[in-house]
Formats: sequence, C-alpha cells, structure tokens
Amino acid sequence: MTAAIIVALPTDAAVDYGGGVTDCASCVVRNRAICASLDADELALLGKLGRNHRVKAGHTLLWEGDDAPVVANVLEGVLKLVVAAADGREQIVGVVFPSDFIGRPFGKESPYSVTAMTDAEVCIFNRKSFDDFASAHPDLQHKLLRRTLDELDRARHWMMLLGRKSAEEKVASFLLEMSERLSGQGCGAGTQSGFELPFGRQQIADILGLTIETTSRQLTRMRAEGLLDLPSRREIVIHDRAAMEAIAG
Amino acid sequence: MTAAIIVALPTDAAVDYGGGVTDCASCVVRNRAICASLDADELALLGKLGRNHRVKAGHTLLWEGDDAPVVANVLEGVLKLVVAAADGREQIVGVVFPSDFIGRPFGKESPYSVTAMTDAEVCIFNRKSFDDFASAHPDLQHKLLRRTLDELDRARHWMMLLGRKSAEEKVASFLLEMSERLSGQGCGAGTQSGFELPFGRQQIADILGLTIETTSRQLTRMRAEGLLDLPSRREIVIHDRAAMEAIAG
DNA sequence: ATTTTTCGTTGATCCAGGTCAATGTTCCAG
DNA sequence: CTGGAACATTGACCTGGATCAACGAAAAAT
Repeated sequence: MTAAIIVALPTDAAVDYGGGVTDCASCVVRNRAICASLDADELALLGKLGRNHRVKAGHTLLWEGDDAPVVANVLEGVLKLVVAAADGREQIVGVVFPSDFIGRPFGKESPYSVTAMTDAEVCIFNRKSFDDFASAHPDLQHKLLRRTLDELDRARHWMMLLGRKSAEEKVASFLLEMSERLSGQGCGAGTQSGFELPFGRQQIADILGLTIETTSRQLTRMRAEGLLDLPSRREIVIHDRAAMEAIAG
Repeated sequence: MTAAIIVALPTDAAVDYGGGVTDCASCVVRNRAICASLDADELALLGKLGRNHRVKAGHTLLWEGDDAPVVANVLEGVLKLVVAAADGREQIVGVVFPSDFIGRPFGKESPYSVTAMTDAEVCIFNRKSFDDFASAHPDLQHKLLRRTLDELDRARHWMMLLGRKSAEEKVASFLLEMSERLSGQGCGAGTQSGFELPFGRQQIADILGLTIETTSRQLTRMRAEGLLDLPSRREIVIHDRAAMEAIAG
C-alpha cells in the first residue's frame, strides 16, 4: 500500500515537475475555499507555497496509511476518500468538490486514500509548510475548523444511514443529498431535480455500503414506480421529490 | 423533539440552578482537555464562563435538532452522541469520555442528541460566550481543531465498519477499540485485556448497527471459542488479542 | 464499421442477520 | 429474603440484501 506521490513538492522548486505556479488572486475558488479568510498579502505568501496540479480520473493522490506529505484545495473535479479492508472491500467515507479541502493537517499518516473520480485540478501544499502557515494565521485556522466541524456532522449522519437505513432509504437519501450538493456546485440558484452524477454504480454502492446489484435494482424499481428517470448512465431526474424525502426518512 | 435544557446558563448567574462554579486550576481534566492550551490568566477568564454540572445516567443534555445553546467539557462519566430516525431506530455516532469536548461550536443546531450513559459531570459553557472566547484564543481553537480532526478520522473509520464489516468483525473491532480507549482512561500504562464497559448490550448494538440479539450471539460464540470471558454483564476479558485483531481485519 | 472492453441490468439462489417469542439472569426495591 | 423490573441469552423462523451467473448496452479502441 505504498506509492510515489505524483506531485511536485514546493521544496523541490528547483525542478519542474509540471505543477503550475499558483496565482491565488485569480483562483476559481478564491472566495469559497478556506483561502477566503486571507487578505492580499497573506494570499501572496500562501500562493508561494501552493502548486496547481492536475489529477486524471482514477488516479490516487494520497494513499491510506502512508505518511501524507501534502494537503490541498480542490479547484475542479470530484474526488473520493476511501477506507479499504485487506480483502478489497471499500467504503467511500467522503466525496469532495471544488473549494473543498483535502488531507490531514497537523501530523499523522493519511487515514484514507484520496482518488480522483473525474479529471481534477487541485492546489497542493507541502503539509508541514501548510501547518506552519495555518498556525500563524488564526483566521485560516478558524475557517478550517468550521469546515471540519461541518464534515464531522455530515460523517455522523452518514453513520446513521450506514448503520440503520434500508437499501431503499439509503438510495433515496443519497439521491437527495447529491441533488443538493451538485446544484450547490453550479450557478443554478434553486435545487434542480435533474443532475449528472460524477460517478458510476459501483461507486454509489461503495458510498452506501451496498452491492452494485442492490443499488441498480433500487434505481430500476424507483423508475418503474415513477419516482425518477434515468435518461443516461449517470443522469438522474427526480420526479417526485416529496415522495423521495418520505422514503429517505 | 424539544426539551428544556436542564442546566444553568452563565447568563443567569443571579439565580442558582445548582451548577457549581468552575475552578479550572484544580480541574481533574486540566491537562487533557482543550483548556490545557491556556495560561493562568486565560484560564481564570474561561473559568468565569463555565459551570460544573452533574448529569444522571440516562438523562439528555442536548437534543438533536434543537438550537444548541451550550458546549461542554466532560469531567467524569461517559456520554453518547445519538442520531435517531422518526420510527425510533437509533445509531450511536460517538462516545465521549472525560476530557473530551461536547457540542457544536459556531452556529447551527445540534446535529445529534447527547445523553449520559453513566452518571456524569460536565463543565458547561454558553455557546455564544465560548465561541467568542475561542475566536479570541487561537491556541484554544488550534486544540479544538486537532480534536475535531481526530474525531473525524475516527468517524470515518467507523463508517467503514458500519458499511462493510460483518457482525463478527464489528464486535471484534468494537472490543479492541473499547479496550484501548478505556485503558487510556485509567492510569494503567499498557493496554490491559480486561475492562468494564460503561454500557449494556443494546447500546453496543446501537454503536455497531446491529440488533441486540446478534450482538449477544457473537459475544457468546466468542466466549465458546475461548477468545474472551464475560465475568459479569459489563465486564470483558480478551484472552486472545492477536486472534481478535485478525478477526477485526 | 466492427471489435473489445467496460459498465449496468436482470434472474436465481443463498445466507447473515433480523424478527418474534420464550426463557434465564441480575439487580433493585420493599 | 422476595417479587418484580430490566436486561441478557437462546431458539425458531423469515427476509433483505449478498452472491453467483448470464446477458445487454454503451463507450472506447482498432
């Protein structure tokens, strides 16, 4: 379970690993990422520590159990956080979108793998440098704390889903949450009922603690009952949101 | 799902609700709680905001969904964090021990209920006052961030257990984790193999996402196989730790 | 355009763990 | 010490979701 980190570390700046230099001022997630807590001077300082980097779909940025030398902000794309058992069983324990933060600041090995589900772009920091910078910038740390508290709330509600909900309830809950989070991504104001999932059936199963077959059957049944439409592999259109919420519980 | 908060709020200091005044300097968790980040002056200031309070086993300190007006440190006892479904199904999403932090700082309603599993003593703060104090004390906030990151790691590994492990693996993992956390409590240096759980079978089931019957059967079977002993209702003695770890995966 | 590969659906069957029910055990209260 | 309540164990049975297997459909490669 060991792998080379495929990114340029800031300390290796003499060599060009292909990581683009960061220009925070024009960053697409400038106002949504934790960096939003910084003023222009601080931002310039942080910018020197960060390197933009592209990750192809399916590639892994951090490996569970490895010493994690980097943290990052997501600029574009969707990545999954995965905890795996020795025999290959996988549980997706988090899904991160643009402006979300990746990695484990302040010591410790990475408690999970981070893998791109779509082609992605991330702004990477050497962990030690980031830790030092964060320690010196309480506002940044405050943002990070709020984010971590939110993530913890989300994780705990997902524990309820994993431990106590039926397959039907799991799928309904999942579709509603994805509908919300994905519409939060784009510019659309309200929650639209149609959306495109950034991943396939197996990954839905790994999020819900189900098999791919059960996941597929639940979706097919919901379509048969008129709750939703499946125009293509990854598109979902929820017809009866109220009914879906009733099922999700 | 609404209930009166049964504690004295600092702002009502004119009235005695029975909450004891806090003396941080002599606090039993002084060096382990987040307060350890503060110097004597800061501690005195925080002490004015806090009130010690006793909670009887089974009583609930915070209710899921209510506006949560307080946060707290645990001084003594064990409490559970619970997410419940409308039909009564419960999932325990966290267990807190002395020196652990309770509550949801920085806005929002409480995402779960907090209920004492044993008689407990907590040091309570008005949330707003605590938020302000924390915002003004980066070291405290740093401690809180580290704790929250640790909790998040723990929660995510618990998600793997809930979503992907068998009943046998769940019980084995649970016993090992409890063995560690409970020995961390006492003064014993190493991890002893015998310990007393602070809760009953139903609550183990609610932690593992199982029924009480399945939990009981797994324990009985493990005893029959010589893996452990069950000297009394709440006592566990692990005989073959290596085997237990192999099962936990 | 055709082959190959990957991904998704559907069916048949099985079994881990849930459900229902009875019994045993521990712990208080009186 | 006794009766009862709460908790735990055990048994019989059932079912939701896993597993095994085949097939279909879309995308990627040639």
